[in-house]
Amino acid sequence: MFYGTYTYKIDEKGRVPLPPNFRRQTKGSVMLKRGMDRCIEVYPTDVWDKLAGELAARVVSPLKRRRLNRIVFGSAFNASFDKQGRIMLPAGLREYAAITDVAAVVGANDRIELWNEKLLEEEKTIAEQQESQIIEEFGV
Amino acid sequence: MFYGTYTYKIDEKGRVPLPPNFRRQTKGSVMLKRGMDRCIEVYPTDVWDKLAGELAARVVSPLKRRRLNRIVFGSAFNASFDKQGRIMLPAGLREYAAITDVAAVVGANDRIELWNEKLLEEEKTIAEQQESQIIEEFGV
DNA sequence: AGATTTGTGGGGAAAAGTGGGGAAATTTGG
DNA sequence: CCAAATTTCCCCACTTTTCCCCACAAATCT
Repeated sequence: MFYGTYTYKIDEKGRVPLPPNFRRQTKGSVMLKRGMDRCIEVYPTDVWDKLAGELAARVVSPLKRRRLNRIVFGSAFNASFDKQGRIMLPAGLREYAAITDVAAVVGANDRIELWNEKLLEEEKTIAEQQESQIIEEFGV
Repeated sequence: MFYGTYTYKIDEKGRVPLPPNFRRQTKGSVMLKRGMDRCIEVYPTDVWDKLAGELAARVVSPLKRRRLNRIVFGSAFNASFDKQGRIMLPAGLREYAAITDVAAVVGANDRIELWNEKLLEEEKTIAEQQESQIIEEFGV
């Protein structure tokens, strides 16, 4: 389970550390993917494999499956940690998420997300407004 | 069950003791989370695990689930007690709750809350005014 | 009163965050 | 197809933060 929000600098080489907590829950490498919400999604390889399997099983229409496969797998990268616990962010993903010099690393239960700090703030504001009734109801 | 209100200093390293009562009801570590009401919520790990499990089961819409995961898990931290019964408060949570040099520790049934003293006073005033009918209705 | 628990403060070792060098690999251009 | 330029990957080094231990005074309990 991933939780917590951390802020890290990105060096000129495009490297970002992940929190030690998160590293220990992965086995040396992770899968990166363009997120739905202007962020970069990061999965441990085993979670990724499970998602990939479910994807194939869930979508029945061949055309839809081809397209979904293109989007999901076409935007995916494998990234492995260096000795300092950093991964390299592909330029394309970084641009998509508007991550330049600082990245917010968010543990979101089964996945990790990398955000531009400002965009994350906006997203959380919107989410809190829209979901406050769920949160209230849920009691957390 | 947590009850009572205690006031503790926060040292320069950002550490706060929890009352011995409360410590004994946890197993060495707790989960911290940004509360809805400008406070820090503290859960025993078993309570937290139960909440987290229910969360995933309850929300069906993918977007809503992503957002709720961000809010709930993204603001959560694990904190374990040192030999003196203190936990470290992450800077982000401390700022959110406006806790600087003193913290009010409130036992609130199944959870513990950490407050800025003044904010807690205001909250209690408002709560008593607004919720007096609730207290009358449900109160003992 | 004496012993134990509790609140508060710090010191020091270990870990984590940050930055860069240089060899290997890949890409680019002639 | 080869050489130059760029990128990637694997080290190393330094600074800051965190974590774990000890210390001591005040309060509490027996």
